[in-house]
Amino acid sequence: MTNARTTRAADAGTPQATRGRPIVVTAEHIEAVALRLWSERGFHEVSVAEVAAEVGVTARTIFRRYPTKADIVWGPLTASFQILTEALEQTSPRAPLLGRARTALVGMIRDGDTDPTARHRIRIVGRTPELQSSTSAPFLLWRQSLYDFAVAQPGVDDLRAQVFAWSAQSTALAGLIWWVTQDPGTAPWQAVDEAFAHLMD
Amino acid sequence: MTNARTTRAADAGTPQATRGRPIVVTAEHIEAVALRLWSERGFHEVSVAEVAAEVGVTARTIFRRYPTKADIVWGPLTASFQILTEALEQTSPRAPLLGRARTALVGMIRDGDTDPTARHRIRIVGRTPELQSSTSAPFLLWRQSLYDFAVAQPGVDDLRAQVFAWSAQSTALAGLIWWVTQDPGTAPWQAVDEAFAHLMD
DNA sequence: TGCTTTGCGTCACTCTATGACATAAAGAGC
DNA sequence: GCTCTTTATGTCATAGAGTGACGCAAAGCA
Repeated sequence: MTNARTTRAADAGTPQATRGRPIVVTAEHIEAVALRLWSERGFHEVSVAEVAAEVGVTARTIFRRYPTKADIVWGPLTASFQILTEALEQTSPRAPLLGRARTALVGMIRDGDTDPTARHRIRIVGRTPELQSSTSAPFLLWRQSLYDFAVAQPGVDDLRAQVFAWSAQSTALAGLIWWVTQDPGTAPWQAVDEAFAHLMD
Repeated sequence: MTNARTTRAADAGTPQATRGRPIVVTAEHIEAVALRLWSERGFHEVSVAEVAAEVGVTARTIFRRYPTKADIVWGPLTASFQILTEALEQTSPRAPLLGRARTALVGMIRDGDTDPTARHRIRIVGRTPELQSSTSAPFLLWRQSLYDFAVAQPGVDDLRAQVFAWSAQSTALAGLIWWVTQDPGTAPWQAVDEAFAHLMD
């Protein structure tokens, strides 16, 4: 399950230059423009070159800052796997595994909802099937976190940990995708919580 | 969940020409060459142009017969969603939903195992993360079948059906990926059956 | 004023995928 | 045999996602 690409997420985001030439545009600005264009006209319909031109840089610069086009959508949410890893450890050891995953994932999504762009990002993902790929940076990392957590528990073999990681991750994804179709009154974490309620019946 | 791309799978495979120019190479030959090259050197490492050259056609011809590079790997397995749909209907209506999914998926994979290339295809998928995408033709179609089946049951709302479809599909996938890492003695359907046993504990 | 460090533009290139157009090869009807 | 139609393929051009190489720009530092 581990591979070299796991570290790709760390490449994204704003470089922290103290000595050399400072960056021309912030990651926030790039992502704001990209999110606006993609929510207006669709992820597939607007190319990276077009986003770059609107921002005022070259496509080459975008691809130096983000490993893939999809990573622009995820932005700071890519680092959420660290929060998930910690949240999993903080759940009650006496609760069942899926319950602990539910608590951690719902908490992570609820806390991440303070970012005003978070819902915007989720909506674009929910409307773009190719972004729902299991190999998308966050989903891959969530699954890795869930797997690492599960496999460290006593009496959990490899296959069981894999199944746990896959089903927990895709249940969260199912909840998020379903949330996109709902009226804007509800919160994403509520949809994920409901999704887990259905899984655990 | 439904979109126009669902029908793309029907494009793949050998054309059935009765009047015009006959095809130069069969789908079996194309897939045999592609599977050999990709298992030897990796899916990402061998381009479609290289496969086409080895077969004796142009890359344009390959992309006319297969909608994407990934569809060459899946080949006849793409049509397995029809078998899955029928298998789901034939399960006992008194069994729980996940149990019915387990029976249908395991049966489908067991029956498909008579194709001598089936295991070969699964191994390439298991070793290639980008082929494990939720938007890969077969996984998308499996999930669609599972969703359609679940949502037609009394008392199953949309979110519940989505969660059911996602978790059943990804449990099968987890089993298949795990099987690739095992010694060749076991059968793929056994790994999937074990995966479901873990999910349903 | 150099020197080093870091970000960016430019250019060239690969690979997947698609549209347009011409051509090849079969069957059907005469 | 000769057209006409049908279907598959080759060729060419193009778009879009990435990537490597190279040089320049702009900052801090000695």
